[in-house]
Amino acid sequence: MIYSSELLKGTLKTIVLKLLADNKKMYGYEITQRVKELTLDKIQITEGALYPTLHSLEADGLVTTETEFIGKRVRKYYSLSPSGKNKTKEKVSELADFMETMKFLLDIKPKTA
Amino acid sequence: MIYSSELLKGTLKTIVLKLLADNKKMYGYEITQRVKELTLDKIQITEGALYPTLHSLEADGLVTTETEFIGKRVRKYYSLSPSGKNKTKEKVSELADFMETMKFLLDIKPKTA
DNA sequence: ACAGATACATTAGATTCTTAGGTATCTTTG
DNA sequence: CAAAGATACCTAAGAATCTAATGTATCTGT
Repeated sequence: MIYSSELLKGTLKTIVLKLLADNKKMYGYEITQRVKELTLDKIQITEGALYPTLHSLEADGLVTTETEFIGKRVRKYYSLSPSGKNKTKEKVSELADFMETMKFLLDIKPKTA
Repeated sequence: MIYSSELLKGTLKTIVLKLLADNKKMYGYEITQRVKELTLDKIQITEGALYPTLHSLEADGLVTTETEFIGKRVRKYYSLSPSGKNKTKEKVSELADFMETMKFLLDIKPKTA
C-alpha cells in the first residue's frame, strides 16, 4: 500500500530537511531511496517532486551543495546550512505538534457537547 | 500558533468526514467552529477551503444534504451516506497509518546503515 | 444604528504535487 | 556484447488543493 498522494503534500520539505539533519550530506537519488526503504515502500518520493524541492531549499539558503564526480557521472550533495538547521527544528516540531493535534481530532468520539 | 497552511493540505477531507461520522449532521460554519475549538485555534479551516470540499464530497456521493431555515437564513446540513461511512474508515485509518510512519521518520537518528 | 457574528458562496492566484518526458552513465545478465 | 535495468541529474504541463479576497444576506447585542 502506498499512501494517497495528497498526504505527502506539505510534509516533503520537512522529511528532506530531517534526513539531511541526520546524515550530514545526501544526494537526491539517495534521498528517494532512503525514504522508500525507511518507510517500507509506503512513501515514494518522485523525482518530479524532489528536485524542485531541493532547488527551492537551496534558493532559500537552507541547504548548500557540492558536486562530486563518480566516474563521469555527476552527483550533487546537499547539506544543511546553519539557518537550515534551525529551520529543520522548527519544521520538525511543528509537524510533530500537528500530528498530535490530528491524532486527537481523529480520536474524538461522539459529540463533545 | 497556527500551523503553516501546507500541513492542512490533504487532511481536510478526512477531518470533515470524521466530524460527520461523530456528529450525524453538521453544517459548514459549524464545522469551522468545531475544528477551531477542538484544536484550540491551531487549525482554522477557511470557508474558501471548506465549501468546495463539502461540494466535492457531495458530488462524490459521500455526503447528503438537507437545508433548514433558521428564521430567514438558510442552513445546509451535511450527513454521511453509507459509502461515505466506509470512505471515512478508510481515510481515517490511512491517515493514522501515515502519521505513524511520519513519526518514525522524524525520530530516526543518524544513519541506519 | 452599527458592529460583529452567523451563514452561504465564488474567484483569482499561489503552492505543491503527479505524470511524462529528456539526457546520460554504469552494471548486470543472457 | 547488447540490452535491460539501475543510477543520476533535470524540466514542464497539468491537476489538486489551499489562501485571500470578495460578495450577499440575516441575526444579535449594545
